[in-house]
Amino acid sequence: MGGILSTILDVEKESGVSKSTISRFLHGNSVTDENRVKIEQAIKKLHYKMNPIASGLKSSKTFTVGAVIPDITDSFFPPIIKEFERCMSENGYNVILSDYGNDADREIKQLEMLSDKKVDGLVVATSNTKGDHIRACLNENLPVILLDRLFPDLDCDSITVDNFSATYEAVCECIKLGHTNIGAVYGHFYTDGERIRGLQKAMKDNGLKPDPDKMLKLQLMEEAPEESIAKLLDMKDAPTLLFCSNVYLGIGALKVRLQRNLNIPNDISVLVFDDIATFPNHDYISYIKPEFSNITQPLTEIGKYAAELLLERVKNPHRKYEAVNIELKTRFKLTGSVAKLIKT
Amino acid sequence: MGGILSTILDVEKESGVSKSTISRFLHGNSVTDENRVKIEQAIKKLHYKMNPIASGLKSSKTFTVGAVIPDITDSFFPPIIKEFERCMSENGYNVILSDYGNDADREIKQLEMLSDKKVDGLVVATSNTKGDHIRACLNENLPVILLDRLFPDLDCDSITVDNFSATYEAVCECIKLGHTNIGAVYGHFYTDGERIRGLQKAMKDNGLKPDPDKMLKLQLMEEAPEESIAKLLDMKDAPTLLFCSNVYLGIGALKVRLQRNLNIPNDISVLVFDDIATFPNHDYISYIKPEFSNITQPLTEIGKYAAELLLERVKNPHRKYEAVNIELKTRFKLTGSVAKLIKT
DNA sequence: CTGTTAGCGCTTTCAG
DNA sequence: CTGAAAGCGCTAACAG
Repeated sequence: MGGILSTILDVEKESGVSKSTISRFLHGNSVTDENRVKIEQAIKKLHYKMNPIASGLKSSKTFTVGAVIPDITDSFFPPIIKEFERCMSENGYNVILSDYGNDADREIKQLEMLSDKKVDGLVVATSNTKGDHIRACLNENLPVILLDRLFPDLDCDSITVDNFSATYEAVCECIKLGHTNIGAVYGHFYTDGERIRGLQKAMKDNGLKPDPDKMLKLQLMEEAPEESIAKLLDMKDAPTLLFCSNVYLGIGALKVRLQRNLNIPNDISVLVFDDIATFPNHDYISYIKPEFSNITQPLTEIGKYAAELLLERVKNPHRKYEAVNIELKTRFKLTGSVAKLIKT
Repeated sequence: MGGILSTILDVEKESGVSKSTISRFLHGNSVTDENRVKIEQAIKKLHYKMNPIASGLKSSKTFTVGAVIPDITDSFFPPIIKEFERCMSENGYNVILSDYGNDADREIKQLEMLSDKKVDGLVVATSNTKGDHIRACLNENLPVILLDRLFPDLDCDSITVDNFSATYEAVCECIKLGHTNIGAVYGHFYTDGERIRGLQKAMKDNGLKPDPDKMLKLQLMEEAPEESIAKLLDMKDAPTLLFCSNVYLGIGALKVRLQRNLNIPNDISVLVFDDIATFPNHDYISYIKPEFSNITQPLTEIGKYAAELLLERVKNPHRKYEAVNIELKTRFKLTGSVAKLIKT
């Protein structure tokens, strides 16, 4: 056992069937029953397993795809990657994980490296604001699925969520509850922009004027959100509702709340885009009452649709296709963290 | 641009240097300066990139390794995988992630699949109680690094932490503070066993007799820890100190605390093996005072040492080696969650 | 449906 | 240090 591994040539000799026929059989093409039996017996006897490297050399398919993400320790990604990997491996594909550590240049390098490595496809959660590196892959006929991002001038498949409309709807609900003085903290990513746009549209459509002094944009990873949130809280004309456009900001709000021992929603109402407790082993957060009202992204679904779309692309390597954007629905959960300011 | 990619043959023609020499040059062997220049120029002109599949066919090296883990959404793994991947990719290796979803049989299948795929090495956090599937890899000359697990009858490299001695030390500290009535909840894994062994030895060495009725073993994933913890709390002779042998149990304790609004340490003192807030975006836990006293595993280091050891193995494929076990040191943090029952 | 015949692109003896 | 030659194991026309 172990050591000598047999090749298709050994199977040819053992079975008396030519290796082309064996190869065809191995790829699911039909052969005569007689040959099938001979081949199967020989394979079993020799413990033959196809060498995927040799196979890939001619066919230039590696049955390997890359998943390129900014940070696997960001709780957003593991559920996505988990489901993505599950679907891909169910279909015989392996997933190379590439964590570029939020370094936009490193992301570009990794994409190139994976392309050189001849992966069959890529899913990427990009931190770059330009899509040239993505375009380079596409040009080399390497399918890419973008996660959570859209480039206006790039014809690339993508999976996103309804950032704009979900925020719009959620904020409308809050306005119905009587909130007219709304503050927000938001980040510098595409998704933050969409969400804040939804918030502003909701205000305008309800006859309110967003106050620029109460919409604080921060460079995530550089500025701690606590300060900005505190600033909002300490205004003479402090907002009655705080919108946090992503989970970091929501966690910032949670920290401020715990630090100052705030009463939510009496001191301030809170609405967060994203779920703070995305990890199974962080569900204890639900015991800290009231939970923040939030807009939850379907992380597992994102992974699933990314896999399905990518599989479609890699299985039909030569078919020309129109890029599609799959926009998934979020779920809005209104909790006691948003006060009812008027009787309804 | 894109499309036609050049081969080593093109470089041969362009440079006038034979492809063997080019190949050698590409692998870092020395060539004459004259040839080096010619080759470099041709490569640049043709945008030549080596095809790793063709390269791997002859050399049977894929510069790809597998990381096989039970659940990437378990907050224990992302920091390990992140660092592991960083180190490997720094050395030109890619990491195939395989999440077997805590399914021991699936783990075996994945190992076989990765072996068939000709990865150069594996790091695996196994859920199996027998190591036959690991042995199969080793027998095929595929290096494996085990994470957090040791098989007595298997000569396999591994990275672990000082489960036994760290628990021993920590419990000794608590005993010094006056705790003689100690309860524990623990899981069914190797690591849980080591830890509980450390606890019991600490008690015995200090003249205490561990009470079996207060040492509750549970099947994780099947039983919720809250019940067992509640049981301990509700005993007439309830322990003054609760030891939780892993993070799930620690989270269980946190839940019970939040549910019952317990005063820690007045109602009970708590000591947890593992850090609840392993995720960067879950550090808000530190605002819930007092933090649990805990024994923290150096997750990033685990990933780093796994990578270093695996690199050593894959870079010297033919060298026979003695399996080593690298045992890393945990960090004990005593907080206000453990009461001082006697003046010191 | 089958076997023959060329390779895929690179590595690796082997002489020189 | 170099080049010629012989594959690595499998796939993919091609003719039958």
